[in-house]
Amino acid sequence: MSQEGYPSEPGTGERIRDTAAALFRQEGFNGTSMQDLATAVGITKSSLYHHYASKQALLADIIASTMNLVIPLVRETAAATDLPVSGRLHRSLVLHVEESILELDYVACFAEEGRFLSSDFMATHQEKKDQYERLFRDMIEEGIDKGEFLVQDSALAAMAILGMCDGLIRRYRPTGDRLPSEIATVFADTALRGLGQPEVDRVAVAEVAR
Amino acid sequence: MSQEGYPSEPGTGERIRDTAAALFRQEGFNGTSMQDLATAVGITKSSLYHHYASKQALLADIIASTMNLVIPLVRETAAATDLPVSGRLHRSLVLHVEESILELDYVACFAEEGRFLSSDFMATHQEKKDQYERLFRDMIEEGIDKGEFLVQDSALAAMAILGMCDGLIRRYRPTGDRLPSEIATVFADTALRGLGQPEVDRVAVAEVAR
DNA sequence: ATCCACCTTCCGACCGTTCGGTAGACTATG
DNA sequence: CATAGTCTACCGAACGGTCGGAAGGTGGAT
Repeated sequence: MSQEGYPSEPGTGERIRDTAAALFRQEGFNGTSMQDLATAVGITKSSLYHHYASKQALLADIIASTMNLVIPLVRETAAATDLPVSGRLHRSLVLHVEESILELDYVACFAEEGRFLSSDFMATHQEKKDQYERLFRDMIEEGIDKGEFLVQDSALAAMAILGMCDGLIRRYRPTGDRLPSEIATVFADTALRGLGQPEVDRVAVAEVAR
Repeated sequence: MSQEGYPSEPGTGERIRDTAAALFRQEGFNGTSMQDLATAVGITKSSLYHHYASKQALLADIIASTMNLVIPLVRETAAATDLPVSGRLHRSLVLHVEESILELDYVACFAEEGRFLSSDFMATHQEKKDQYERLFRDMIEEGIDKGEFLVQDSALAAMAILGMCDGLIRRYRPTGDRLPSEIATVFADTALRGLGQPEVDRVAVAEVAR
């Protein structure tokens, strides 16, 4: 019997999910067949249905698990309302980008393939997605209200910044010469400057970063 | 015989291309069947093959026509090397975003669905895409070298800015309350500030804007 | 007579999904 | 200790349907 040890090999269900996330990112949800997936995992197509009720359910699980991982992370950061909003936003962006690079396949599925969910799964997905993006938009709005940013249209600004992060996910190819945390910091700096904070407030940022 | 008149109704080939671009953007290339397309156009599936040799050729044509429209536009702007690079980059971004909003379906296909081209079409596509993106990256690099920007990594900066534009294309939904040119200006301003130009140089920008 | 734009018909391949069945491991009962 | 029941994980085969695409015909305009 397996010892439930920490570095034990992952179960088949997890391997299916990981492989599916990778394939969905590379080939797209509609460009990946269940046969493709089964072959990549090393089992038969029909065996997939022992672990997941449908292709849709598989995608939904990938996306939901990504959200459940990343929403609490940002929510906690965004909720520290005693700190300056620019610092909280910066920290949230760093977390988001770091997690995006670390779990590239999963975050890419959330960002790019979520729109292919059928209507029964779409409701939950849209809700969580709105919830997550509102965390960022609310911070931007607060920053505008408090006069910390130059931009005026929070919807447009959120579109720009979240789009920037989406773009990274799509274009990023792992190379050894840059740490995820470095990239995340550069991106967050760029975003904050873009909002109109003339120079990134290092004190405020450091304060939030624990 | 048709007079080649300006407001004459478009030929079937064009209608197919326009409809396909819209469907490919909304449902994805692999999520759109030739039957879907034929129904939307109002002809039979087989009739499509009278105008296009294959589904791949159709997508390739959509993408190529987008590039042939937008590359000269930006190339001309980027080539005015007597003007400050920040102004040229700003102007190029405005053009890119404006065109993206005006030809949303086509630009979206270029940005999102190009990766589904088969290898025979991919070579040409990748070349043009690289060529286009290099226009922006070279300007960013030049700005860094001349000390106009704070950022240091041109590859990362290009990823951020082009990703921002991609994000707009994906997230933008037409609403009456903002003109494309307004949105484009806000985006270009945000991008330039993000690069570290402390305040957008209105003189330089106006100079380039004809 | 030719050609174009469109049609009907059809094809083999592949799609997501279901079903019936099997091998092995665990558990409870005697 | 044997045995019967149950569970998990997997498989081969097949389902109805749809896919991209080919072949060949029809009717109108030139």
